[in-house]
This record gives sequence, structure tokens and C-alpha cells, in this order.
Amino acid sequence: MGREPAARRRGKELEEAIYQAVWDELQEVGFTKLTMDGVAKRAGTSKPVLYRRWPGRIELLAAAAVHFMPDRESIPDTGSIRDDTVALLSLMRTRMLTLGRSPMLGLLIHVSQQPEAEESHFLEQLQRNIRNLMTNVVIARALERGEATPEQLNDRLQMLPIDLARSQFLLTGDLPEGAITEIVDDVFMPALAGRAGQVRDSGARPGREGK
Amino acid sequence: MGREPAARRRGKELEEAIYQAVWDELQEVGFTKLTMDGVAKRAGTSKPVLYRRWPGRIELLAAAAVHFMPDRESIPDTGSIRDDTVALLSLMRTRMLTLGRSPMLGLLIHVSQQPEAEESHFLEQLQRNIRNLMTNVVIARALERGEATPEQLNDRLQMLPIDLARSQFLLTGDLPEGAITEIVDDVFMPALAGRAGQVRDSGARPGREGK
DNA sequence: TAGCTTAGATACGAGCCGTATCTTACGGAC
DNA sequence: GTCCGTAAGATACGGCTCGTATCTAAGCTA
Repeated sequence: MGREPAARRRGKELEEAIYQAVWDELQEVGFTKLTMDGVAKRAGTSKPVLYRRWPGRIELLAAAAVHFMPDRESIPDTGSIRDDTVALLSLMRTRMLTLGRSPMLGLLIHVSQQPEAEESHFLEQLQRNIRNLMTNVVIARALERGEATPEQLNDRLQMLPIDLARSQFLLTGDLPEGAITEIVDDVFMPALAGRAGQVRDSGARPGREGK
Repeated sequence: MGREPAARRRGKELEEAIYQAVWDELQEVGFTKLTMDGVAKRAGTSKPVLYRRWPGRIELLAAAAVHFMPDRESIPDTGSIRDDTVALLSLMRTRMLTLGRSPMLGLLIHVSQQPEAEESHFLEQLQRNIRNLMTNVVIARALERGEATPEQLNDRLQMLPIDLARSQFLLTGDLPEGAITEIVDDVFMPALAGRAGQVRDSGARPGREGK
């Protein structure tokens, strides 16, 4: 007569179900209304199971995000810094859309109030990864190709496309294809060209190397 | 025997005290722990008084921010687009530091989940105001001076310093003097120069002017 | 089969939410 | 000065979420 209680899950199987519950709950009620009770209920488990694994909802969210984050880490060599940068921003787009705007803002708030935040390891790791791809792959290739010189590429300039992409996403919640090409073609490439025209700041001699 | 109950405040006097309480509470417990109970208690009043005026804590926070926001709206004419831009970013810096990183992120989350959000009128108003100062003052002056041409200045490029400044603030919680000059001198001015060198997009041939 | 780990159920106190109710201080009208 | 309407301030409430404590029994391991 008593209904069959669901089989008891453990380890990876259980965690996977919890992550899925987090993701579904995010989709359904949104970040601000994401609760531990809600996740536990949806996952068919109970709160203590969650608290045994994560300190709180932010850390649980971060873990779920890690779990669902696509982990493509390579930028195809397109042959030009322009297209490589577009590819990098597309990767950024994929990741940011996976995480979502509110969760990303939520993680940022958490970081901003708990500077040591081990849990935000995740956000910083994404950030660091993107940064490395820019400097060690896109820029490095550009230097090899002779598309740019080291003096030309200060830190700000190297991070320019990334910063603009993140800014756009945090403000609008999206990073459309068109925005990417605008960032690259209307800002980044001109900025590179501008620095090329006056390679050394001291000897600024605009427009002397002839077209 | 009974202690003298504090004199009952009304109107502007009361609201001022509430705003001050919000600000103090923000300072003391931080954005995520800012509660209506806490504000009411600190202001020496009670929750119904707050809820009669604002729908919730986010709206109360926004109102307090408006109240404390310095309202300098002018950018001195420094004689160059470079220095005008620095002045604009300094204004942005002042405003963002007044609001604070977490509150700004919190308002952004609120906007992101309630798109119509009338209350975030405040954030968008700040944004719009800065935008207007950039296009209608800084850029307009530059065009008058002949420092730039209209074709040179697409939307992305015009918003570049603002976007970078906001990005920096949201990530680090600050916008130091040095960051401002880097944004302007290492990115914005070169980008302008780059667009000047190749006014029409059709002729853009990146990486061809090298040695 | 015995025993250990831990999933899952349940209950709890605490804190905050937003609202309802009530008293009473204050300000304006006369 | 008196009367009255408005709104401040106190209090209490139900509801939700938090994070934890306690207990059971399921399932793995020896």
C-alpha cells in the first residue's frame, strides 16, 4: 500500500541531480528567488544534503555553474588578430550566456563583500582564463605574425575587447554577434592602428610611415 | 518616571533621518545585510513608516542614493577632448564611489529581473546623464574644435571611456586616478587616432601599414 | 552478516519580509 | 485656545527562508 520511496542516490549521481535542480530552478524562478528549500525539493532530496556539500546558495550556484560550463579552452588560429579576437569574444559570449546575467551579478556582489571568497574562485578563474587566452594566444599569435609590436600593446589595450564585452553583458544581459564585431572593428582594431602610428610615446611622429 | 519619547518628526526632516540611517547602515553592515528593520531601528522609527514611502529596500536604497548623490552636472571646458574626457571620468568616479560597488551591483540585479523597473529609473538616469555629457558636451566640443570628425566617432567609440570606467569599477570597486588616465591615454586617444587614419571603413586593411 | 557511512525526513529557532491594527503626537482650520 | 484629520510610531502577526540538530534506514564494505 505504501508508495515506493525513490531509490536512494549517492555520490556523483546525487550531485548531478542537484546541479540539474539548481539549473532548472534558476530558469523557473530566477536568481533572486533561488532557495535551498526549492532546490532540495526539486532535486527530491533535503536541505542537510545540500549543506553537507556547500556552505550556502552562492557556493552551490557556483558549483552548478562550473558543472554546466562548456569547457572549450582553445581559440582556433584564424590567421588574423581580428578574427581571433572575434572568436575569443564568442567564447566569452557562450560562457556568459551559460551563467546568466543575474547569477553573474550575484557572484560579483558576493566577491565584493567577501574579498577572500574562495567560492568565487570560479568567477576569477573564468576571468583569468579569458585573460590568458587573450594575452598568451591571441596576442602572442599577432606578435608572431607581425601584426603588432610589444610596445604597441599595453595592458589596457590588450584587455579592451574583454572589458567592453563584459560591460555590455552586465548592462544588457546579452552580447549579440553584432556587438562583438562592433567592439572589434569599431574600437579595438582602430585602437591598435592608432598605437601603431606612434609606436613610441616619446617620439610621437603621427603619420610618418606612409601608407 | 516614563522616559521622554523622542519628538515626533515629519516630512522632510523624517525622510532625511531615514536616508541617513540607510547610509550609515550600508556603511556598517553592507548591502547584502541591509534590512528594513535595521534601517527603521537606526532611524528611530518603524517599518510602516518606511513602507508608506517606498515599496521595498531596493527602492529605498535608490532614493537614499539620489539624496546623497552630488549633482555636479557640468564638465569644465579644458580645451581638449583628452582633458575633457578625464574630467568626465572623474565625475563618474565620484558618483560611483558615492553609490558603492555592491549597491550598484544590487541595483543592476534588480533591473535585470524587473525590466520595467521604474525604481531603477535612478541607475538609468545616471547612465543617461553621463552618456549625454559625453556626446553633447565632450564630443560636441571636440567637433567644434576640429579635434575629430563625425565619421570618425561611431557610437562604440564615443562610449568607450564610459564603458571601460564602469567595467573597471564593477570589477574592482574603484576607479583610481591612474586608471582614468590609462583609459584615456592608452586606449581612447589611440583609438581616435586610429579612426582618423582610415576615416572610411571600406578602406580598412588591418595590419598592412607595418614596416 | 555486521557495521559504517550518509541520504533523506522532520522539526526547530532565528531573522527578515510585508501588512494590519492601534494609539497618539502634531499641524492646520476655525 | 479647541477640534479634527493626518500620519508617526509601536506592536504583533503569518509567511518564508535560513542554517542546524536529530533521527531513520538505505546501501556500501568488510
